[in-house]
Amino acid sequence: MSKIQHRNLYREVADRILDLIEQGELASGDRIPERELCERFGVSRTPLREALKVLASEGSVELLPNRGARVRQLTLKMVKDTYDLMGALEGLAGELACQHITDEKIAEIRELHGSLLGHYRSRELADYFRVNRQIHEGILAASHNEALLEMYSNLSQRVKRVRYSKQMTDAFWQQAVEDHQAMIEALEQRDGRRLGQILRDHLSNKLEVASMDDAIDDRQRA
Amino acid sequence: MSKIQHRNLYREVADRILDLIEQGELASGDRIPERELCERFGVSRTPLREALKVLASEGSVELLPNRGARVRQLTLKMVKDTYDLMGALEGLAGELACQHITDEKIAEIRELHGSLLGHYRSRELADYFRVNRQIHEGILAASHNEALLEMYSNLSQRVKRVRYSKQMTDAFWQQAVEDHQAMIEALEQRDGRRLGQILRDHLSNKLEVASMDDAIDDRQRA
DNA sequence: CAAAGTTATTATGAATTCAAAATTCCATCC
DNA sequence: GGATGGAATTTTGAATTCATAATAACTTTG
Repeated sequence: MSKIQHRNLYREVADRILDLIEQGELASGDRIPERELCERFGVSRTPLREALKVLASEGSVELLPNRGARVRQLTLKMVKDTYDLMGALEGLAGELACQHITDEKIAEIRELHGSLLGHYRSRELADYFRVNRQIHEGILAASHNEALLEMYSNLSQRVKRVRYSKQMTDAFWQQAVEDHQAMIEALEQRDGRRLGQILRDHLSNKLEVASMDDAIDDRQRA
Repeated sequence: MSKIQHRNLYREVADRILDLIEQGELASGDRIPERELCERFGVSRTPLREALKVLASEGSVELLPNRGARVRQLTLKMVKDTYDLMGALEGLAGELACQHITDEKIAEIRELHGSLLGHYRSRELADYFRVNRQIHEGILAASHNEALLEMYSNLSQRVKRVRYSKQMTDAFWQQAVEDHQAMIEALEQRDGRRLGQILRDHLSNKLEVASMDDAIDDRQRA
């Protein structure tokens, strides 16, 4: 299943720039210094600039003609829009998953769900988030729609650098768990229509947006 | 509303390569000859290769390390997957449109719908398709979700080169028109949930896939 | 002292160059 | 005659170079 290592230099460079953005070393709106990064990565400007163009088309970077590259500003609206999109994609993934998923995969997800409930009961937030992600990734993978997976991972890359306030009210959390209960049931009944609806409405996205540190908001406009 | 002309050379070149692909001058799976295109466009290899990398990240082109670029093969499955995705995006657009759209815009779409009915009654297929597209674009635009628009246009770019058999059975056509009738009603009632559902199920996508010339199918594997 | 104009410096856009990999072509061998 | 091996050629990947646009620094002037 693992892809052939397409180790193009420009892709390597692009990933390292994404790391810098994610780590916050390059902050939102920052100018991206070509020369400096070239020295740092030990490459010439050619692959670095190729990387920047690809990152621009992926939405993480902005290119101003004759004025260089910048880390794309994340406004609150952009993040909300992105989460709406991801919700729609998850919804589709749910519908498709019900058509294609094997019983084995359902069993795997059922098991993850059990684990999720455990972490919920013992209030292990980090573990809960990890398993939650695994469940959603499992459903996405079960859609067997390559284009969907690609788009989803691109979108999630875009908002990766957003930091959320880690507090989760108990009411929200309980609702999220109930959603997950309904998901599993819909999945086991292979009720795609219902699973899709649940995933589109699933509040985890909205929750994350709601609890989002509003540091990313519009005040950063230089 | 019109964007500033970011006329980077690489983007210009990329668009021209897309034209060649769309026109069929570069066929599915064809190797893309760097040197030749450079001469043809009168540019050096640098912007051309930048363009190829961007096109690869957009999904129209495939990059094989040390073995050049090729026009990405479209399999039937890829096209189906893409239409599924576009349906999901239109569904989301419908939901969002109901939240954001102005009465003026609704009136415009209502008018287009009237025109659509006219073309249906007089069986003007080309005009029907044109107005159909305008309606869908209107709903997409009314979503006011930039990321959605960008992604949708990227997806539609990917499948642009598919040629459909232009026959449309009367039963299909009638169903499509009925869908449109329901769309308008949901939109005017601002019933996002319903409009979303209609757009996701709207058979125009499935129809197009069904009537797709299967020349794109897997037989092209070299 | 501030504003405007001018020059110097730096950064970007694109062409060119160079090294390495892949492909082609041809000779040789079985 | 087909397969194998090995130069010659072509193509790709990446660094370097060159021209131009943008920015910074510095005068000059009101």
